[in-house]
Amino acid sequence: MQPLTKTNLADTAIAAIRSEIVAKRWDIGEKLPNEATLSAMLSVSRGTIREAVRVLVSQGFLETRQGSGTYVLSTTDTSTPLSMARRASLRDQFEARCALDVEAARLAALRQTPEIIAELRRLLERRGNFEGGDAAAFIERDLAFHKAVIAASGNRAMIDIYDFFAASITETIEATLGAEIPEPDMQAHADIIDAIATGEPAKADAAVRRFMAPILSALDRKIFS
Amino acid sequence: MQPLTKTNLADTAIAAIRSEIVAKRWDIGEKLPNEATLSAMLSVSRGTIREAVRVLVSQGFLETRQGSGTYVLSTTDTSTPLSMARRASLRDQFEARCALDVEAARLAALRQTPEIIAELRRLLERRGNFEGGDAAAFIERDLAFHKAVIAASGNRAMIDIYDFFAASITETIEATLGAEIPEPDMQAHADIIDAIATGEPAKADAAVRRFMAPILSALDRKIFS
DNA sequence: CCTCATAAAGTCATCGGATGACTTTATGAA
DNA sequence: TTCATAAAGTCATCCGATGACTTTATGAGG
Repeated sequence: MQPLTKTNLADTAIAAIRSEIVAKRWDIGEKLPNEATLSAMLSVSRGTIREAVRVLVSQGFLETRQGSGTYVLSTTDTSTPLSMARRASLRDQFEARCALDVEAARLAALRQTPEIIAELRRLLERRGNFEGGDAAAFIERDLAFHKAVIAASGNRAMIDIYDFFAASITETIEATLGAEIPEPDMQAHADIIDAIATGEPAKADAAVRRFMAPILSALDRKIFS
Repeated sequence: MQPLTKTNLADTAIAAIRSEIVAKRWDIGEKLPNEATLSAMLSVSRGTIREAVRVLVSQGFLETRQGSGTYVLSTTDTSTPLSMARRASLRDQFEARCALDVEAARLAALRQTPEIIAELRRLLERRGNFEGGDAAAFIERDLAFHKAVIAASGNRAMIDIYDFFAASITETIEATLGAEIPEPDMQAHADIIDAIATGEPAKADAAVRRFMAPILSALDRKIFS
């Protein structure tokens, strides 16, 4: 639903086909009518149908097989919930990130190796402290460290979710310049690595919570639009 | 990067244009070359370019204005990481869900009210136990309870992320019929509510972890494709 | 010189047709 | 019945043309 925008045929076709899919007009694995038929059904050209189908393919609803046809892959809309999560308040986003950070640190403690610990220390060294200068570059180095912690969990889903939030949080932080949000020092970061290195999930858990606590309480005091 | 799939020109064009966008060849708000020029640049037809551009529009990278041109809306990739998360292994997905469940229960404990607790008990009662019959309906009732726990956290972002996974996990469970994954009993569910009701995050945390432990270890023993 | 209606140019939107590549099904000989 | 081959069906890609809309250039009138 695109409010207040002029209709264009391709978007209309996308909406029409998608609504038929979620209404389960065709079940998963079933074949859609061919492009010429869809074109006739919606009274639009075949090129427009192709644009619509390709969008639905990119959204995971359909799959096209050359020479065979177009098939339904999923009948549930999965892209919208996440785009909504990106519009959640900054505090909600941080809480969600905190959940990931804690669990990732726990898993990292279970799956850590000397190489991984060494890499984390190297990234923390590279990050350094922020002493003026290029804020964007510092945020990038900071993010690289935290991503590495998540990656140490070995959990693909968590890595992807974190990337999702990182992109939007980076934008927000660059905008607000982070003056109101306390940045944990090197020691707090190092504590996380040390806790993971012990191999005890509970210690890793606690270290991350100590790390996040001041940030979250700062966000609680702040007002967001 | 789509491994092992045959190349098709439109996907190649999508990747090529997107990579130029994220590389900031054009800044936000800037206009791309017109369709004919892009067509010549990539040596593909204008129709193929249009398909690629429309996909990038649907992903929030571009915006087209009839009569004017095609403009960059965002240079950061936000939609692809999550679609990848959906293709993560079932164990990874459950671990990520566990992270959300634990943190949500902690927050719910902090923000609980008698009304919320009562609602949770009501949903658990409605869920009941699975004693044969309509599996899909039971999964729906079970999911409704767990979603309510997440909702009790009051965290919008977590709710959305959970919905994202719930859709894909429901499909998977319906397919595998869940025989190999142990389903916690009513008592384990009730323990979570009781722990949240105490208002102590640590107890809620522990209750959820006790709840998830058997599922995760079952998944660890299982082999997934 | 400035204003502003109008013309011209530029660009996306949509259409129709045509050819190639690939898959599935039908065919027919062994 | 088996299996190579032909035929039909379908998506992939290209080309050309027209319409709709926006932006820019133009030039007359003040």
